[in-house]
Amino acid sequence: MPDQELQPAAPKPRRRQARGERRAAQLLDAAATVFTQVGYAGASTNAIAREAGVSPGTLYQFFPNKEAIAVELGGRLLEQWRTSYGEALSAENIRLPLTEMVDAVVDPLLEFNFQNPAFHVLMHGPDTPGQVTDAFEAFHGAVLQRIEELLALYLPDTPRSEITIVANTVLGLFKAGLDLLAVHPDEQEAYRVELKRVLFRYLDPVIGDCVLPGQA
Amino acid sequence: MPDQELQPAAPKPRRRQARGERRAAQLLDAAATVFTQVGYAGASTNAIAREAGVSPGTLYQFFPNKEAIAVELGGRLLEQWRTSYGEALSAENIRLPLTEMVDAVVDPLLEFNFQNPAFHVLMHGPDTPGQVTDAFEAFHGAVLQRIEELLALYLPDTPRSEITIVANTVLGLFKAGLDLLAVHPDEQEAYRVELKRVLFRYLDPVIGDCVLPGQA
DNA sequence: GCTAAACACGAGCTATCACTCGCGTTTCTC
DNA sequence: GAGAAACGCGAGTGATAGCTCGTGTTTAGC
Repeated sequence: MPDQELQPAAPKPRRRQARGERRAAQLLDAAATVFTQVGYAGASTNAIAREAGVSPGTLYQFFPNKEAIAVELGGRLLEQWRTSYGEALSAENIRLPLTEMVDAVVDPLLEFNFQNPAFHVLMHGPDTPGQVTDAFEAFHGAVLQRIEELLALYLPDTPRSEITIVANTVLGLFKAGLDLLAVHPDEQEAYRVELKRVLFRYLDPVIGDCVLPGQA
Repeated sequence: MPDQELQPAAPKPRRRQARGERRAAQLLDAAATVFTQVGYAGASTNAIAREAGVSPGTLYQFFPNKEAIAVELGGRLLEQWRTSYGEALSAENIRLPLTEMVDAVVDPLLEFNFQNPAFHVLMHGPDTPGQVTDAFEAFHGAVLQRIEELLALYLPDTPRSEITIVANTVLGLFKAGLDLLAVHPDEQEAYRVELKRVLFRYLDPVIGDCVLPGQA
């Protein structure tokens, strides 16, 4: 067999029609709904198809298996995150006073998680398939790095290992706030304020009285 | 049928031998191990039996179904909690300064959760059976009430609704710390310190400068 | 309009898992 | 030591869930 096709497996010579594109998106929406209701393992493919109003066979015309659904949904969520809220952690906020910086970072992140509950489910579910977990972990690492860079600007003399710990803690506190908001849906405002209070009080002694590079 | 036995269903006229008692405990241990590894839904009864070194049939000689295993394990964990660490939140700590109080409360709680990882899995798993969830929620409420009472002693003039929010936040922060410790097992000390720092800084402005009832 | 391919269906196949059953072994009670 | 009951086994059963397949319908390109 000399010089065969080197692509490991001709991926998919399939031209999708507009109708198919719609169906696929519709199925991903249905999957997101079912996943948030019963988790990944608890979601049966038949239930997802039913939620989308199609037959099981149709589902498998667009996704080779259940895992692929989670993978594509995870990818879609991550991309949505990056295009919509990836700026929340950008450097533009670092010149703000701590109170406003916490506002500027926390609010968009809460907004995203509130509007995409499947994000949280897939990210923290114990039964999420490995490929999705890997993607989310890469994302987690990227977010962490952004936080570290931000902190490093305020704390140029602090060893990186300590900054890493603070960054992980900050992210953990944010997740705790997310959980509190999810558990107390009728007191969102109160717990949103409380989350910001926690972050402010934790960070204020660390970076509150630092002089930023570009300030007087 | 006049005046039949009123017990809804003769519960269990079964005398267990010492060997059986050992087997049951051994099966619960195995279940705790498997649950922590793959969660409740992911744990097959055959896997639990295998982990315990017995046959599936033997398992069902001691537990009527899979749910009963989780229920008994949950009960055992809650009882273990109450007898071993229920004192950690007792009123004896409230006269300590905040730093030491945080130590006195956090350390035993971390210790328990560290030695009983199944506790966390069953308490937060999305697939835990309802009966177990209910028991844990009752427990959660009891712990919350203890925290509220403790806070109320420091803050007699604060409305109860606000105290509830602070108590929930404190508990959420503790859970976040637990997660961080679980994710970074090689830096336990650092994150333990960080958790205490978070709690101290959050609570210090609230109760730091209060005059306790029995103090000068 | 005609053909091929994409889309859609839903009954059914297969593997897995909670759980059972018949039978053999150990332990208790007398 | 004999009978009963608890213990123990593991192949087997029924249900469920992931996935397939044969067939029919809609769309794209000519």
